Amino acid sequence: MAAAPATLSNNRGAMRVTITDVAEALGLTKSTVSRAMNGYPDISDATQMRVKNMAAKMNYQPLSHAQAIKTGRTRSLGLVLQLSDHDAQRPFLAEFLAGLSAGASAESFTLTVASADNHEHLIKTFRALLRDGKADGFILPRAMSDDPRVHLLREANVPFVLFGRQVVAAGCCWYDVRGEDAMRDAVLHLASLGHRRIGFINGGMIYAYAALRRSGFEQGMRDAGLIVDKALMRENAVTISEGASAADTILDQLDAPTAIICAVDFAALGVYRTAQARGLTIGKDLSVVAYDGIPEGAHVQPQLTTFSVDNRVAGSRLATLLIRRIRNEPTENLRETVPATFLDRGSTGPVNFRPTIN
Amino acid sequence: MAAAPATLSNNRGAMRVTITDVAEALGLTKSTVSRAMNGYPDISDATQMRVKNMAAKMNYQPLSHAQAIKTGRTRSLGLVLQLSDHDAQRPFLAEFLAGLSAGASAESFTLTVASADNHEHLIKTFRALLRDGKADGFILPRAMSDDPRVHLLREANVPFVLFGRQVVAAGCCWYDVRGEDAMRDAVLHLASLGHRRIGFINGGMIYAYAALRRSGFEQGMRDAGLIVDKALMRENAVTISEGASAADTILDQLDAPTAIICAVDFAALGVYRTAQARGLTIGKDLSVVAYDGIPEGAHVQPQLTTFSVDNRVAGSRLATLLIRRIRNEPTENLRETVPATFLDRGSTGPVNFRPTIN
DNA sequence: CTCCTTGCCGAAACCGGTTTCGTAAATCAG
DNA sequence: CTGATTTACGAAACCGGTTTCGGCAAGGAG
Repeated sequence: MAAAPATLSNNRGAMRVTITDVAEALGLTKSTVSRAMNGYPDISDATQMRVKNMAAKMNYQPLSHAQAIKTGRTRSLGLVLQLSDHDAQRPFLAEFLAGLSAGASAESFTLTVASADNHEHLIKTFRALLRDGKADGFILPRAMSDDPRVHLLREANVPFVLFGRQVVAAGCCWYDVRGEDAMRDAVLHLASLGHRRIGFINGGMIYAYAALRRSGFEQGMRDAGLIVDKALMRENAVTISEGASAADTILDQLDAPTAIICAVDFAALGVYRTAQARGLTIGKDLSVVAYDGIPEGAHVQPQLTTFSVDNRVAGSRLATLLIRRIRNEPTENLRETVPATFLDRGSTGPVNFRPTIN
Repeated sequence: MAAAPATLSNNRGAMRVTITDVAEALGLTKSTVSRAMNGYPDISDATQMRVKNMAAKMNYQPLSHAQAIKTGRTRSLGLVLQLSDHDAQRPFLAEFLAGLSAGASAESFTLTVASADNHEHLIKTFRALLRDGKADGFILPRAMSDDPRVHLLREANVPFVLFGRQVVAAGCCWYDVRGEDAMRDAVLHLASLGHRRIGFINGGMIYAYAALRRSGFEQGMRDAGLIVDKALMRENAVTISEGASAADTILDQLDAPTAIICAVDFAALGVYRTAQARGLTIGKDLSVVAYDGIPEGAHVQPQLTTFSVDNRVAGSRLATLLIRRIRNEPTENLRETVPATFLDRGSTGPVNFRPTIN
């Protein structure tokens, strides 16, 4: 039935240097070498140095799955992709992964990627990866408001880091870009150009960022002395077509805005479409500011003014934060937020007074 | 210096069932259980059944890194992303990864992802992953013609599979979509609409697909009784702007084509841009057929007629092929090609006779 | 100069598997 | 019925690490 075990090229990993090799080279036992490498206090500083130097010299790295069998940890970070997630995940992924794996390998961790198509499957995947020691902790992309993954992992006492923040911060580490500041700055920028009626198209309300960006927008309006008009605000637009229809309803208002801020670039591309359909020129008749910095934003006419997020460094930072968390640093030290980068391009301009078109 | 080892929540993986548990439950020794699980011939069929049934019942799965320490194999597939790769990798990635990890986990393998920014780093990454047993084999996305990764891994005698084909097939397994057939069919489709002068914009010539698609295009032209005009052919267009400028030079010809076939969707989007700039209506003045099936193709006006590739199933198939390869199936059994899916949308139409515009 | 710590390291068990080797029982040939 | 093979499993070594335990030697207290 089962295939008989064939001889397979075992020459792989041909003679990597083992802990015993290091021990013999120093005239010590492997137990001493092990403890020296791991900084046990019962090894003299002198010996510890000798061991570490020799290890470096011989290019010795403990075999992670050999230690895993006793310690349970395997020096690898887990990432579980949620497929049901909307498209917007896609453009982020390559850069994000590159950052993650770079950050991981800098500490000689590896990245294990799995995927799940629904919530049940997601939980099973987490458990399986943990059970089999395939991951010492997890990166949770796209933090949701009151994220269910957080509940799961927090209770299981498993290290994790979020890309995005949590209101209930206990036990959470995160890296995030301050989208709320970006939205506020977007308002101020537009206000400085003379805009007074500004629309807001928010992203997916299940995500943690939505509430933040919204409050940032509202804060900006207050700071600029403008009034927040619910009639000019829409939600849950994360695709081009959702953005287009949101823009449609906003521009249908009697007193239509002269500018629209989008929480997500894709929605802004939808605004472009709507504007074109209505004969409005972006940057003149209608100003647009968005957020994300997707490459497509540079390919439209005029180029989209937006707040750009560097997903590469996000991944890299998240990896190192998670590793520090795995090494038991307290969560409070492991929270980082950074500003987005403003790309002042062509989609904004001074108010162009025109008859209200309906 | 080094942090003293803190007690960490070792309750993780709380009491997973070990081989000893299974052995005791059956009144056998763990060595017998191990050999039974691995199909050794010196275990009676009856016992093998008993063991496997009990293992299934107790939900026993050998700990991969425990076996790895002796066998060297860890049941994981390696994927090394090349960052220098052009953007076109991006849209593929999410779907591709989803397929890979699904295919892997179906055989209880995992997926280890790393990245490299240059060729040297790439080789180092392969070696490191192998050396530390982080991968039993590799998936090589984006096969290049005479791929350097193939040389490396072939010599090292490491299992691998290609997304794409190799001319020197020895030792290679692959999964690929027959882009050459798609290009030929594209020609025939256009010919049936009356087009006689057809341009061709090829993708990156370093990739294996380019030669194939080109020959498919030429084959189609011959099959349709049309002449292949080098003046209407361009290469290395994988981005929107590259596609746009390629289209520009092609349409500058005295006897400009009425249709253009692109090896890559992004290039086709560039053709759209050029057409718009020249006042040509896609689908009427100029027909376009492309290849890839990127989502953006559905968002342009008219929708792009293209041959769509399912990167999800590609990933899934590649994972299972690689696993079979790791289990020592001969490479010849492990080559699969499938046709692309024709999406007959709006960018093609009958020839619209018009004065040559220059 | 003892006695008791303390510092530092070796010996050995252990982790969860795999694999070699040995051997009792069953089978077979003569 | 005996001796030589097989068959089928147990015993034990091993893989590359970690961790517990024990003890020797140096140092400090009295």
